[in-house]
Amino acid sequence: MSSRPVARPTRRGAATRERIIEAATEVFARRGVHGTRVADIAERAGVAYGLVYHHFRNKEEILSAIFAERWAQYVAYLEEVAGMPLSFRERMARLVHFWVETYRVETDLMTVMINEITRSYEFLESHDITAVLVAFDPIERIIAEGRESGQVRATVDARLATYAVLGVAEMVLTGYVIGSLPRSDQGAYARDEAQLLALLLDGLSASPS
Amino acid sequence: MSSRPVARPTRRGAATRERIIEAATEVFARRGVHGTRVADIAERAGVAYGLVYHHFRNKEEILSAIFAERWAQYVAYLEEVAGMPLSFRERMARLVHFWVETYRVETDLMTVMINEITRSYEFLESHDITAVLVAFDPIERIIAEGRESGQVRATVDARLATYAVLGVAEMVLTGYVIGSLPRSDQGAYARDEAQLLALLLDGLSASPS
Amino acid sequence: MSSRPVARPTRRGAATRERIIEAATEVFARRGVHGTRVADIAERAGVAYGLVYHHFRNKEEILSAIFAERWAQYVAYLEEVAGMPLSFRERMARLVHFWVETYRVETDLMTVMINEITRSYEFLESHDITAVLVAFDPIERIIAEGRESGQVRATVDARLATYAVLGVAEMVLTGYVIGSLPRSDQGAYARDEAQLLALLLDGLSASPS
Amino acid sequence: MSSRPVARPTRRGAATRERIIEAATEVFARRGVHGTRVADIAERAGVAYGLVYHHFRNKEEILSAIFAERWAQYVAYLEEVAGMPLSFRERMARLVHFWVETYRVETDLMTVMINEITRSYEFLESHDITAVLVAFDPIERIIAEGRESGQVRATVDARLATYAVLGVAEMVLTGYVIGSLPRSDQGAYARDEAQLLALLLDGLSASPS
DNA sequence: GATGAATGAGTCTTCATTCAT
DNA sequence: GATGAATGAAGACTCATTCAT
Repeated sequence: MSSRPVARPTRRGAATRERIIEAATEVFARRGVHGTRVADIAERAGVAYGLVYHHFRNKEEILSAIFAERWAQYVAYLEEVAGMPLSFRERMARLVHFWVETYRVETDLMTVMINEITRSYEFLESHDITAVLVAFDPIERIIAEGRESGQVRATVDARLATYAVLGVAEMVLTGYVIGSLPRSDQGAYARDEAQLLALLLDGLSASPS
Repeated sequence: MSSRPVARPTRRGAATRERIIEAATEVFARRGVHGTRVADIAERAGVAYGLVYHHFRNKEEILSAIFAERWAQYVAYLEEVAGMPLSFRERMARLVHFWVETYRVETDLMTVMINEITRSYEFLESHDITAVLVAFDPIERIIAEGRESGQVRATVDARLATYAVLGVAEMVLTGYVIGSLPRSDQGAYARDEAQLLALLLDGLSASPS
Repeated sequence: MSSRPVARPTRRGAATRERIIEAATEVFARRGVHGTRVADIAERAGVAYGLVYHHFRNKEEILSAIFAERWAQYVAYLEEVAGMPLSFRERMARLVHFWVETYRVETDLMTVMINEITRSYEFLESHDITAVLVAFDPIERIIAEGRESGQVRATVDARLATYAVLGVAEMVLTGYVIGSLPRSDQGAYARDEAQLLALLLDGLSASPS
Repeated sequence: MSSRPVARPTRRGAATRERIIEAATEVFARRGVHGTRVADIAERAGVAYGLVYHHFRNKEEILSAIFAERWAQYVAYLEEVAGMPLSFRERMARLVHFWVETYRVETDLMTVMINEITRSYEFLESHDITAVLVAFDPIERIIAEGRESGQVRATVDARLATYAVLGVAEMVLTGYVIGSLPRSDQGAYARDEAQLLALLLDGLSASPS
């Protein structure tokens, strides 16, 4: 019908919008987008549910907003690492630390990004999948450059390896979230980082084959 | 009330039940459990939706059935590999081949198991999470045994490594499903298997650190 | 999403559908389509409102069904009159009688057809206006033929006259509905018919100009 | 509570109020009162929707204002014609010209008056129907006087004839609005006026019966 | 066993209206 | 006066589930 701008020019409006996004991130992480009612989001945000529709056209648009505003930051960091004048090992160390650290600090956001964005047919179908996959690019670049500089084995398929690296990160973080990989002290995370780095760089074998 | 027999051991009944499970696997894979209507499953199975309730108490029970009947097979194979008198390398090769092969052949089933069982708060909350995590055990055992026999680096944390291994498998298979890792010819899968095996065993680095 | 056929193969289903249409006709006549809640229709039909959606995709589709199933009958009668080997005067008498009689007997249906179909921008925009205007054709034909046979003044614009004739019918019937033209006894309707026929044939003037 | 002044007699205030009324007339004509949102009116008027409530207590009050301010003018003209020392024929000519002309110039206003005032149960129920029907009076008077002076057939029922006259006017104008009676040049309207006048005065028949 | 009509709780979404700024 | 953020009642629509046939 008519095109409501789905407002937000004022400071208060922007703040409310932000609160809704944060609330949505929390509940999406717990119950998934499908399992979340708009009323849950509103309640968590402490606003009337009608207000959600003042800021977003519908539930999916909130997810899109989370994606639009957070994914770019995520990719930006990956790109930053890819652009640093560091050794391949150093770069991987940064990435591993970043993943572990981010998951610890922004668990809900990472959960949503993984489950509702990266994994969701629904999301991927209604959005430009390219926008999601740009996160893979800097990592592929890091690996490809490492290969060119001789730091990565020459036979490595950079693209496939990228999936492997991201898979490792995702599953371990999922273990944290689900609680099947419980980590109570700070040191545990540091040890995990070392472990993961070693795994990614040197694999499991005691001696190269 | 809740003592309706639900499933019947008739020949036809069993076949219908199986068709419903297969249909559910397909649509669950496409739209997720939440996004799937019982009518979708019935339509896909070519039966009236009311009939679904002759065989299953409700929608979730279909998912539970998929889990109960398929997960056990999956774990059984992992256990079989863990019990084979093979080298660590050989065992890992079997696993990698199994994952790639299974995903190729039973894409929907793997998708459902990953997205709706392994990842789902809902499922994990209403079921014994232990039943899910048993799939991790044989792999952890393979790694631990490999470490004991000196085939795996002594410093490897078997549990964390298990997550890493499964993460690699899952993400690559997700790439297949989403189509972002397109593989048209048979050889591509074989090459991927070799790549993944090398990555898991030897890591990315050109030289061990 | 998936295309629910919006059922009705069984006898009971068809009967229910019919009851819903009749109930909708009543409430649409009283409150208009916009002012009617699906729950009102269901209540009037004595069914759960969910059932309405078993038979119709939405509220508008009920109106479309009323139109589709009733308008054709209405036009069919007009066509019948147009096809009768009668004088112009006789034909007009039949039409006037038909309008008055139908309105008396099927007040709600006529009200809905006039207010929600003939007059509604919403309806006319979402349907083929031609399907509505076919009701004008037989009348225009009657007038044109009357003109050719010398029974209607040669200067009459058949199309414009058709609008005038239908306007007379509609407004008088509206007066009946609104109650501003109260008619309690049978004779009143008969007198009105005579009046209207005289008006349409001879106009208001005491002497032709 | 309900004693908010609502309207303010400031210069700017009055202008805004007028703009809102004009905007409302336009959108009411397109979508009907029910189908119109206050936000639509405000948007069309180029003001914030909250401002509408500075001038009107609610949406219906805008319609009431349209009625109050325009209907009186309309009736006033009819009364003026009824009071003119003219022949019946002349008076009818004035009326027909007025209707055609007004509809041409103020299409939206006429549409709203016909559909949302004259026809609306809602409106007629919440207002004094008498206030609406006063528009019928001068016409009835014109006809009655014509009859007394011998210019109108003695057998004519003035009240019924009034409905017929207004029905003719309304339907033809509806044809203009809907576009099913397209009139591109000025002459067409003039010809229609002549046609309608002849129809009303002399009817369709070639010879009086 | 099989069908699909029927039910109604659960949600999404709209939008009139209020009110702080 | 003017704005648009905020509220929440109202209603449309979906769909899991029951049950008569």
